[in-house]
Amino acid sequence: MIGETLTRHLELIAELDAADRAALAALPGEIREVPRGEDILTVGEKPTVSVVLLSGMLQRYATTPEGQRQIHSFYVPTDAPCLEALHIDLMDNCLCPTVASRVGIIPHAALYRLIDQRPRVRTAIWRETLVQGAIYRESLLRNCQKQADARMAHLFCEVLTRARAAGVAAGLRCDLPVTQEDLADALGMSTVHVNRTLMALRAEGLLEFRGGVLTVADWGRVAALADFDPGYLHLRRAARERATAVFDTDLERV
Amino acid sequence: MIGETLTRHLELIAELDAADRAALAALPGEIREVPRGEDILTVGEKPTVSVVLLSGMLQRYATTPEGQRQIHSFYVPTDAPCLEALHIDLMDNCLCPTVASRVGIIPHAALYRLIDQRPRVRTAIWRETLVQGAIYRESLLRNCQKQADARMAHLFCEVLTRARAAGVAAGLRCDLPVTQEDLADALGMSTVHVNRTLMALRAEGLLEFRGGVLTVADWGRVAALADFDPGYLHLRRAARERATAVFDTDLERV
DNA sequence: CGCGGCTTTGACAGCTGTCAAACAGAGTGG
DNA sequence: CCACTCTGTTTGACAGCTGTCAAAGCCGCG
Repeated sequence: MIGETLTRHLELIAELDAADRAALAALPGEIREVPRGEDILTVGEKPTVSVVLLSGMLQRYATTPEGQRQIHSFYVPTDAPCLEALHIDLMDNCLCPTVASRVGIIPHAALYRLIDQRPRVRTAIWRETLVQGAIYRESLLRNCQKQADARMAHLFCEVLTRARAAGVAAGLRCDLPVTQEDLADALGMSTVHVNRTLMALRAEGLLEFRGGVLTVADWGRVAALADFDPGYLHLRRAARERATAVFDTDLERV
Repeated sequence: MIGETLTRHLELIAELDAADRAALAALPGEIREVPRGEDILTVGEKPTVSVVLLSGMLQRYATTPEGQRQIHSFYVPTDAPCLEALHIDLMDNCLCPTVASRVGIIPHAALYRLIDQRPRVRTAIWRETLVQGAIYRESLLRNCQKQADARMAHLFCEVLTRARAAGVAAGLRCDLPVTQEDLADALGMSTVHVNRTLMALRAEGLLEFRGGVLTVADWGRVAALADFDPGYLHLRRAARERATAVFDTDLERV
């Protein structure tokens, strides 16, 4: 289960062959249920495992001594945060669930062995860590250069696109089990302002975000407002088409 | 020259042996002088080379269709931006000098051969790309959670620390040949506000930034204001000590 | 039914952006 | 050597987006 999920995740952005898939499937790992708020990996510790999200949602964050929190990104099921921990000695951020989640824990030792024997898997994992970097760069652009509504729309577009690519969304709807406070900490705005922006987007008929579920009502307008271009996700053809097929059906319905 | 510089850069964060160094030194490459404003690598293109900065300063940036620019980071001499291009098909950002600069251009083909033969170099390069990711995460925290003065102080602390680690700074002073507009685009604030913040920091006796040279007058107070902790740079012992030796001499002088 | 977490509102302050113009310094050409 | 240009810096005035503080409303859950 863990290996298959990781395979699926890597194949979003890299090409693997049957032997690679078999090797990945053979990865050992332990499945854990983690409640909201409990850190899976904590700042300052030496990581010895990597993580695959099976269900729920994870976030990665850092805090300032004053208690402010910056969420770097949200992870949807099948995502594998912290692959970069393979070559980092000390965590400079924390990983924890936004809701009770089921995660697969893979010991680094097994991963080292795997990437030693399967160069293509190694390249895929390396590439995965680079795509995360690209996502951070885009987050910087989003959070620093866009104003509230576009900023929020962009985050929603990204999460929905990644969820669709991963096959865990239903049309223009996907789970996003986070609080408005979580959104605020990801977007670098106050909770109050998140709430107002959310209501404005809803009033405009662009999208809904209720009960931890995101529903985009008008993809075209939301993407335009966000100025969203999924290129930075570096998805392979198949995954990209799965994620953007929405454009067509959306247009057809209009 | 190019290979030696890359070696020096990689050794800031990873361990190499004599054979690794020799292989790196043997890397082919071309030296180019690039004027301010001319892109070395552009968004949308397929990268076929990596870059080492020999002198001057580079920046990496992305723009919105409305023309807003986000600078992701500045590179000091010996830095090697775009190592991640090795496993990314299309650039999602641009790399260009902030002042006329001298860069070394290394063809990817040679790098592929190198990392194929020298696992330790491969790991070092991988790690380098991960440290860049950590820097992006920290930028996100800085730009989204700190206010103007602390934000600017943090960027200055980072640049100075990296310059010291790289051995291209003189005490608490280093080159930072960028305009206030560049700073604004890196920090996500307006040029006017950058100017005001800069003057406030200067008036407080914390630091000077004139003529493309940054001089920190009181490291202790600047670092405290910025809440700067260099851990996220993941420097190795020697480099870290070189970069933070400033604390001691600074304290002695007080 | 009461509690606790999350969302929604209102009032108000202020940090930061925008627009415009003055100023300074370096390089250029006459 | 002096205008002149151009880029970058500095100021001023003013608007407004966004944060803060506080309280009320909602909703699931024990």
